[in-house]
Amino acid sequence: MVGEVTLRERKKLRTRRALVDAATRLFDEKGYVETTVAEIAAAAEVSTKTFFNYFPSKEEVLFADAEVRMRIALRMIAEREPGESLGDLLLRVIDHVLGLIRSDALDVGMSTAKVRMRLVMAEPVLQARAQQLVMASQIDLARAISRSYRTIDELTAVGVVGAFLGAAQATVVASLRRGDNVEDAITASRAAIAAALHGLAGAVTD
Amino acid sequence: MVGEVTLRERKKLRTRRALVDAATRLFDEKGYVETTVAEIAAAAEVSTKTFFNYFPSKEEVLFADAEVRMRIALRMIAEREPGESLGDLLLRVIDHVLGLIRSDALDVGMSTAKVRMRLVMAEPVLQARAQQLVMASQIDLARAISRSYRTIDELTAVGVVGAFLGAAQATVVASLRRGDNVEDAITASRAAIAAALHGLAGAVTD
DNA sequence: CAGAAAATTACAATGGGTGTAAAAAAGCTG
DNA sequence: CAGCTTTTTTACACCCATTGTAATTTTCTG
Repeated sequence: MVGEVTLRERKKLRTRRALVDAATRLFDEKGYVETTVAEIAAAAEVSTKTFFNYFPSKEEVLFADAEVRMRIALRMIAEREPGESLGDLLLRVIDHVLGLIRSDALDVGMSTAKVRMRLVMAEPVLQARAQQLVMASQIDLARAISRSYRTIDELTAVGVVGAFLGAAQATVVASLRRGDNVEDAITASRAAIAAALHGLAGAVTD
Repeated sequence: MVGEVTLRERKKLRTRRALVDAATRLFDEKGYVETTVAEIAAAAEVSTKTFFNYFPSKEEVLFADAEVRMRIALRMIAEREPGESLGDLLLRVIDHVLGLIRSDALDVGMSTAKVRMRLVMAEPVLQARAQQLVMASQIDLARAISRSYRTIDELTAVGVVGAFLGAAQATVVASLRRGDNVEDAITASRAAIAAALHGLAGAVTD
């Protein structure tokens, strides 16, 4: 009765993965808009309705592992070394998450991370959803931070996190959009974060 | 032939405004999701298809004046006092835009800005679209900045803008979400920007 | 006023998403 | 294993956003 991995659960996981894989492959081959949910379901050998039993919308199938990353980030914050400054901590967290993305480590199946990155960049709907996720994560991160650092209230934490992620996100997007590869984009992003860390005040007069 | 304000143009403007007004009113009364495009069109006395001739999607009708604000911001950057630091300039721009939002000054008709703010906060789709607009604006702003300040390249500018707007946006959202009124949210947002300005590095150790 | 150009319309179709109730699969109990 | 319960899947029917097309109306111009 304990630690059971019932047949049901295994089947559900398999179906879920089949849907994610089929979707990613089809999106990659024919494009996001051109692929219909019906096709994804067919490729995964389930009914269309079943797709929506697993994912609330067509987009969501692409963000299946985002929450995993978020959980990791939250844990890093909760378990930080006492004495580590907020700046250092955030830098560490962002680095780690970027590393995960880059290395595909979390990937459900094959190397879908690059495909997803490309798709998210290309499709406005997906980009919007991604940004929404980032925003949601900011609030969670801020809460975790203000729990970890007693001296900082949640709203301030939100501001700090927003600045960091804002810099990181904007830089990544801009960099990718102008044709840089993922590595370069991440490098640029780190530079932007470092800049934010040291303050934007003095930044540039004529 | 010159400077004509043709009947056609006047009519188009009137139709456009009728659509925006009808949409805002209906969204306010019955909620965004519950209102159908058909109803909006009917209220504005045009066909459904005509709605889509004016706005590419249901959401867009709510962001009708976003580009106006953006144009103003871009102009402020282009026409800055030589010698003004980037930090000061951005602070000034953000203040001004927030002021516009707060004062409803740009509003097409009645005082729809608050309604819109509430709707955007409440509806995930709208929030996503708003963030997308912010992201797009960041890239434009960055371009304007790197044209105005020769010493700063576009990617760096994107990072700086991203940090500022990221802090501002996250704070506003978090503040509103916890029930603050618009004034308080804006105040909090300004504080966050100031913090980002002075650098997040030293920020908080145990 | 006639005819060109632009805008609006009706109409039909596609596809995402939801609700419902029936059928199929899996788990449980004796 | 037989029968019963719960979960999952399915078929089906529906709503609505969005798009394309072609006909119709309105505005403009000479």
